[in-house]
Amino acid sequence: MNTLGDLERAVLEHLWAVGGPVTATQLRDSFADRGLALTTVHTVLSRLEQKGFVDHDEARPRQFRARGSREEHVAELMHEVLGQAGDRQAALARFVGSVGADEVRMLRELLAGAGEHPTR
Amino acid sequence: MNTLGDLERAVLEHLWAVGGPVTATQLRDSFADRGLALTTVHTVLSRLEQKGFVDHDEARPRQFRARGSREEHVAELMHEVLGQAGDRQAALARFVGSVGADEVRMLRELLAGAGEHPTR
DNA sequence: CACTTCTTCTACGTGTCGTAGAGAAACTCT
DNA sequence: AGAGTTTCTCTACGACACGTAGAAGAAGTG
Repeated sequence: MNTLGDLERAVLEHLWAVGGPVTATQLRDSFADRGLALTTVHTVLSRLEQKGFVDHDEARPRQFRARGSREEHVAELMHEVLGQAGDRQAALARFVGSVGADEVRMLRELLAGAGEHPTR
Repeated sequence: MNTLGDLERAVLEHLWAVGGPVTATQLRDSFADRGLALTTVHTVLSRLEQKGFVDHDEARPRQFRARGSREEHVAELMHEVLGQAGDRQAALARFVGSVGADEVRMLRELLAGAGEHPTR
């Protein structure tokens, strides 16, 4: 499972939040509280890119953006985690059993139409 | 999120698989292919203990066992991951949408009786 | 072309993890 | 109880990931 450092995660979150393309300079300014050097931002972006979370075009102030949404990422992670279970059913049972009532409702609705057109 | 190294994970998996208490020596022998020193096993066990995954009694050849089942752990991790989503519903939707047909069936059944007696 | 901005390459400090030795503590056997 | 064996704890070291950023080259701007 691909792990992320604190700063990496923060930057990725920001990219997810913004949605659109962002330059390294803009990113540095968004994280002004941390007083990061521009090169630091670049390093983090390269690492995120190597890990497949970020993309950039060839334009000259490089435009960086997240590949995929946060929700996609979360769903993917959930599958990865579930894959670690020996007994998927037991794991799912526990998961469902410990989910809030609101989320149970949510799941019921989602399941009503699920299974017809797999997203992946 | 508490991360585990390869050996740590392997040992924990083993403890989960065995179910019962195990001594460090037995563990070393179970991993004979790796040719680990007994002290290495001890170190890993201490670290797993610090992280809250393992427990041991005061008997003299110490008996180590996993705290909680693998499925419990997986369910917990799924919650942690889900907690990272900004939009839980969207994340759940994607998760459900990309789950296999068999698992969808499974979830439907689980949800039929869910919400009454929360596991945690 | 001179100046500024951006990008890449390289590096260092710190923390985690795999690995294990040294020495202390406890157990066993006679 | 004493000697020998096994187990446990403490300490350490190398590798690697990550936060951090400087130096130097590449590209853009006036």
